[in-house]
Amino acid sequence: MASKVNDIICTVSTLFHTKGYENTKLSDILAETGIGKGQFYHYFKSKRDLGQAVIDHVISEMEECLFINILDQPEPPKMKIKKMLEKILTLQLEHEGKRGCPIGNLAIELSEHDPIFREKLACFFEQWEEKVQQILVEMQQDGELPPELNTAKKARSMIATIEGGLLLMKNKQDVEVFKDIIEMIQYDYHLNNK
Amino acid sequence: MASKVNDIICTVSTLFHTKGYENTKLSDILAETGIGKGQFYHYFKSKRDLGQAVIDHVISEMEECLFINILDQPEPPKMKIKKMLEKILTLQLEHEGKRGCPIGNLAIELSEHDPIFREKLACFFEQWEEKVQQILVEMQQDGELPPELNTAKKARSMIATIEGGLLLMKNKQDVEVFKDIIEMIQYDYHLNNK
Amino acid sequence: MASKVNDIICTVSTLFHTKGYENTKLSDILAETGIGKGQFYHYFKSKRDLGQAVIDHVISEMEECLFINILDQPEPPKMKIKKMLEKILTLQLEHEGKRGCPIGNLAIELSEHDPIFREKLACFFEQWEEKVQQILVEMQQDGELPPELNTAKKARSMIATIEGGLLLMKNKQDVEVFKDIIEMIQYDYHLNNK
Amino acid sequence: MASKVNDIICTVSTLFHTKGYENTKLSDILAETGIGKGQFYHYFKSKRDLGQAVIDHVISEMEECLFINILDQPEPPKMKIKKMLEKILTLQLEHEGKRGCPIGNLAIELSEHDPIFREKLACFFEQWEEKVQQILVEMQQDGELPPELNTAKKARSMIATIEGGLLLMKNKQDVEVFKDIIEMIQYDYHLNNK
DNA sequence: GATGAATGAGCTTTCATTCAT
DNA sequence: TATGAATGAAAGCTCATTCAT
Repeated sequence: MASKVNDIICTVSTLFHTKGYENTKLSDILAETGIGKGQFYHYFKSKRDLGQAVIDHVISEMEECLFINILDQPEPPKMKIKKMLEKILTLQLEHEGKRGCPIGNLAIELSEHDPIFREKLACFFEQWEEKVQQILVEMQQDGELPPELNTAKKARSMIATIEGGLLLMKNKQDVEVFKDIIEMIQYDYHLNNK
Repeated sequence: MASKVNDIICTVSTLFHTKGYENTKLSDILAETGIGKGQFYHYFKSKRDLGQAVIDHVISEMEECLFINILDQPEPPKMKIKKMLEKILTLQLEHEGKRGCPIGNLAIELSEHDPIFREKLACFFEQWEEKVQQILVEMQQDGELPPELNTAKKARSMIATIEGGLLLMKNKQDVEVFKDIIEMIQYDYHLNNK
Repeated sequence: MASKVNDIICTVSTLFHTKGYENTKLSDILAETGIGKGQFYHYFKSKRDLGQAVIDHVISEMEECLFINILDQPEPPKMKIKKMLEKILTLQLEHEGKRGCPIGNLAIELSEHDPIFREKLACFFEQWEEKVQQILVEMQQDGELPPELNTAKKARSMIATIEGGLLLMKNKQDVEVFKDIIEMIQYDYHLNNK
Repeated sequence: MASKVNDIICTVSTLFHTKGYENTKLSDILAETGIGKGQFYHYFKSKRDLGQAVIDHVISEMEECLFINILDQPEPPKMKIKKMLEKILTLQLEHEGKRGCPIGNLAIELSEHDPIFREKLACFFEQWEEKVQQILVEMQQDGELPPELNTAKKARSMIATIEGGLLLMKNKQDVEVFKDIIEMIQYDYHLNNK
C-alpha cells in the first residue's frame, strides 16, 4: 500500500537525518521499519531509489512547514521571518539540536558525488532564497532596508547564516548555539521592536 | 618515518575533504598513498586513529592559515576580517568551490556519532569565534560597531554565515555562491570603505 | 484457461531458448507474459513444473516440424533429409543463428543435473535417430549407401553433426557456419545430384 | 602465490565443466577450494574475472592436449586424426562421459550473452578447424580425399560431429554414444585400414 | 620496517515461493 | 481466478583488520 511505502520513507528520513545516507545501512532500515529484505525491494528498486523518495519527502515537508505555512502567508514581512526562525528552532528542539538540518546535512554529504540528489537539494535552497528575497524586497519598499542593498544576496546570506548556525549547533550538540544565531538575525533585521 | 606518516596524513586529508570520513575506504587510502596494508597498520592502529591524526592536521593547517597568519597579526580589525574572507575564498578557488569546508564537512558527518572527533572540531570553532570576537571588540571600541552589540554572538554569527555559505556553495558546486556571501559580510561590516 | 497456460509456455520457450533455463528468472517470465505472481503459481506449481511443460512443448513443436511434416512423409529418402536440413536452417534464420538449437541448448544445460529433463530430451534425440536411421536403411536398400554401413550409428552421427553445427554457429553468432555444415552433409549423402 | 591462483582456476574449471558458469555459485567455489570470500576477491576482482581466467586455462589445456601433443606433431595425417579422437575419448572416460565438452558447454551457455567469453571460445574452435583442415589438405594431396572436396568446410564438419557427439553423449550420460561417433568418423576417413 | 595473503562479518541485491485478500 | 505483499535464504561483493613471512 501507499501507506506502507510512506511509513518506510518517514522512518528512513529520520535515519538519514541522524546517520546520513551512506551510513544508514539496509539493515538499519529493516530493523527500524520491521520489514524484510524482500519486502523492501518490492517497494523500492534500490537504496538509491529510496534515497530519492526520502529526499523528496524531506524537502516537501520543509516546503510545507516553512514556505506554505509561513513564507507564503499574507503577513508582515518581519513577522514571517520571525516565525520562520522560530519554526526552525522548534524543529531543532525536538531533538535537542543534536541532528542539525536534515537538508543541509544531505547537501554536504551528497552534493559532490550525486548530481540528482544535489539538484533536488539545490532546488530547495533556490526556492527558499527566492521567498526570502521577496520578503526583503517588501521590507526595502517599506524603507526598512537600505535601497542599495542587494536583496538576492542578502537573502542568500540569511540562509547561509541559518544553515551555518545549524552546523555549529550540531557540532556543539547544543541548541543554544542556534538560539544565538537567531538572536543575531533578529537583531540584524530589527525583528523585536516590531 | 615521521615524514611518511605526514605524507599519508596529507594525502588522506584531501580524501576526507572530497569523500568524507566513512566514504574514504582503506583501499582508497592505500591506492592514493601507494603504501601496503601492513605498512598502514604499522603507522596507525586503525582507520579511526588515522582519522584523528588527519583531523588534527586539517585543524592545525587552518589555524596556521587563518589564526596565525591573519587573525593574530597586528593589523587593523577590519583588515583582518577582510583578509580572512579572502583567504577562505582563495582556498576554495583551488577546487572551484566543489569541496566545501574541510572542517565543516567533517563536523556535519561526525559530530553526532563520534565524541572525540566532535570535540576536536568544536574546539577549532570555539577558537575561531574567540578570535573573531576579539576583533569585533576592537571595532566596538573604535566605535565601528554599536556598543550594545553582543560581540560573542555576533562572532558566532559571522562564522555561521561563512560555514553556511560554504555549504550552499558546495551544494551548488559553484564558488560564485560564496562570493555573494563574502560580499554581504563585507557590506555588513563596511569592509570596503576602509 | 488452457489458452493462457499455452501462452505462457510459448512465451517462456523463447526465453529458455535465448537465456537458458536457470538464467530465465521468474521475473523475466512475469514481465514477458504480463501475468502476476499469484497467477503463475496458480497455473504451475513451480518453475520446474513450468520447465517440464516448456520442454514438452518445444519437443512436440520440433516433432511436428521435423518428424510429422517431413521425416514421416511418403517421399524419397534423400528428399526428406534435404528438407529436414532446410527446415532447420529456416528456423535458425529467424534469429540469425544467434540462439542455436532449442533442444541441444537445454540438453547441455540440464542433462547432468536433472534426470527428468534429461530423459525428455534424450527421448527426442532417440526418436530422431530412429527416423533418420529408417531413411538410411531405405537408401541402403536402394544401393545408395554401402551395405556394410551401420545405419544406426550413421544416423546418430548425422544428428551429432547437425547439433554440433548449431553449437559452432551459435558460438560464432553467424548462421553461415551452419550453412557450411549443411553443405557437407549434402555432399556426404549426394543430396544435390538427385 | 601464483600457485594458489592456479589451484583455484583448476578447481573451478571442474566446477564450470559440471555445473556451467552461472550455476557455479561463489559458495561452491569457496567450498571446493576451501578459501574465504575475502581471499577470493583478493585474487580475482569478480566472478567474471575468474571466469575469463578459467576459460583461458581450459582452452590452453585443450590446446596442449590436442594441438601441441597431437595435431602439430610430424605424423601421418590419418594417425593424427585417430589419436585426436582417442584422446578426446580418453578425456571423457575420466568422467564416464557425463560432463561433455568443457569448451562446447561454455560455448552454448555464454556465446549469446557475453562477447568476451564468446570470442575466446570461438578463437579455439577456429584454430582447431585450421589444424584439421591442414591435415585434410595433406590427405587430399595424398589422394585420400577427393580433389573437389572443400577442406575448410569438411574440417568444420568434423569438429561439429565431435562436438555434437559430445552433446548427445552428455544427454544420454553414456560414453558409448561418443564411441559410435568416433567409429563413424573413422569409417568416414578410412582410419582403420591404415 | 614492509608485504600482501587471509579472515569473516557485513554490505546491497536477487530470487523462487507462500500468503492474505 | 487473480493480485501483489511478504518471506528469507542465498547471491556476488566490500571492507577494516590480523597474521605470517
